[in-house]
Amino acid sequence: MAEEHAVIQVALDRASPVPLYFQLAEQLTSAITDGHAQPGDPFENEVAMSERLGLSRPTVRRAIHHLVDQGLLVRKRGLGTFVASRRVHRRVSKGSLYEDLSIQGRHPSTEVLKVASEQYPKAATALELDPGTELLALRRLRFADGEPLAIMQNWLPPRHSSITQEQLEARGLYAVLRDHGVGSVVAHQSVSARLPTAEERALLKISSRLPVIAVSRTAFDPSGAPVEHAEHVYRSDGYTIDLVLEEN
Amino acid sequence: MAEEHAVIQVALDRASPVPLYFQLAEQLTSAITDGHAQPGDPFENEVAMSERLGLSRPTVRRAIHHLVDQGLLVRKRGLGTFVASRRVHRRVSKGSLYEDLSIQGRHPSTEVLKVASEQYPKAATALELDPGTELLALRRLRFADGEPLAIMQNWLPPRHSSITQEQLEARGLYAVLRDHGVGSVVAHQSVSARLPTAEERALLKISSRLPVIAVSRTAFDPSGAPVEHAEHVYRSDGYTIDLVLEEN
DNA sequence: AAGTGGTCTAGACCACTGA
DNA sequence: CAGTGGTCTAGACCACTTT
Repeated sequence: MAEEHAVIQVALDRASPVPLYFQLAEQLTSAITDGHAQPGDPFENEVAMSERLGLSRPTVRRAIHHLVDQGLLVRKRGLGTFVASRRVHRRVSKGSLYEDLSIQGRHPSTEVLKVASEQYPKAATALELDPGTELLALRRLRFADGEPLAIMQNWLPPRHSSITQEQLEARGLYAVLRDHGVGSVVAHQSVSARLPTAEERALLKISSRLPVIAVSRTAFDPSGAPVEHAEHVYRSDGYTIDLVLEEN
Repeated sequence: MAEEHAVIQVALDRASPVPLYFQLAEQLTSAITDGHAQPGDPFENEVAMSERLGLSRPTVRRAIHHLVDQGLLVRKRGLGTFVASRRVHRRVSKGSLYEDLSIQGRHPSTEVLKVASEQYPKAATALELDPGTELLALRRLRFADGEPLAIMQNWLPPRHSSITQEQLEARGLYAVLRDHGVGSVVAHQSVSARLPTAEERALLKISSRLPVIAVSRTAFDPSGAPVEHAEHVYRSDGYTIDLVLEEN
């Protein structure tokens, strides 16, 4: 007995340089995030989908696996593939950590306070440069519904000194970095809590009794080269991270 | 010209229920983490390895891809595969978040303070149970070199009430949960900072002026069923997370 | 028994890199 | 140019779950 399942319309372009499995994965992802397939719904099986789309089974499999990795689908041997519960959807790309404060349902905005060249021995050391190296220093203020939530300071090595305030305001730091050839990174991050400085109290509009969360991070590209050093200060009202654990 | 590369000895058991690609991936991982292959070293290419081991190229590819995902290897089209810089090795499994305080080089230990059945409406609600449900409550104290670092409180649904203090002391919470059939989970985690309560000051041996980091987390299995609710309190001296960003 | 996903093979062609 | 990884195919067999 064939279970009911949504038939997802897919348009493949074999002339495109984008791999077929990726084209398929993106369109399946859209179908789920757009709500055309609901959590718990059975998903079309591999064999049927490969016949319907004129693709080999491994290619379809690879696309589906992509969605499983992101938590959009759950596969059960002998049973089938199902759309996962919405809450186990993993946020891919930078959303999982960067700039991901507790902005659920609130309107986020960013004000760029400073884009300048300066020396900061601590960051230079973290970036494996001479302590006196001139770094590109960024200072931004993050808001939710107009209320200040975080002070974000970043230092980048000189090779990125062409970044401008306009680019940052339009696209965000990591979008700009991607244009500079920075793809995936691994970050080593340290979290601590302390009382705010006078300057932080003023910027975040908090009292001296309310602690802040201080995050210090250095990011490296896959070859191990340092990409950026960040020191962010958050209001202690809580910010949220979605994390995947126990890879298995 | 064939570049020098370490030839990694691999023993495959085709009779084993463990997939070949996984057997291979584990032995390649060991070779790197044991230092038989050093960061920057060129790695044997796919075709040569598949011929040497009598495996098909897709199977070898899958094993290598596994290591790339963990940041152990870096592949460069047209160039080859190389052992990654040590610092971009991702800690897989639970190490990436759970119980991963700043214990670098220090001796960790855990004291189990309580294993009991109790009601806690907040946790029960997070676990999607009736607020009056009896939950398994765990309370543990985490040390580094004998110094208290964190108070860890966890609540589990009744189906795990068979967990004992002996199991926890011997193997840790997530190792025990794995025996209960809990594999990978997705956690939604909220981080905030506040001043410690009197009880927290006593347990962590800190003054009332030193803030603590409060982490609240609920973990779900791949089907979306709640697995555990945790409320952990850390000393603010800083704890470290290693995170992977920008999946790409 | 039928249907599902999980693994594996043996090829093929292409895109990119460096000499 | 030769060598590398990236993609894709068309099958095969197995393990698991439900009917």
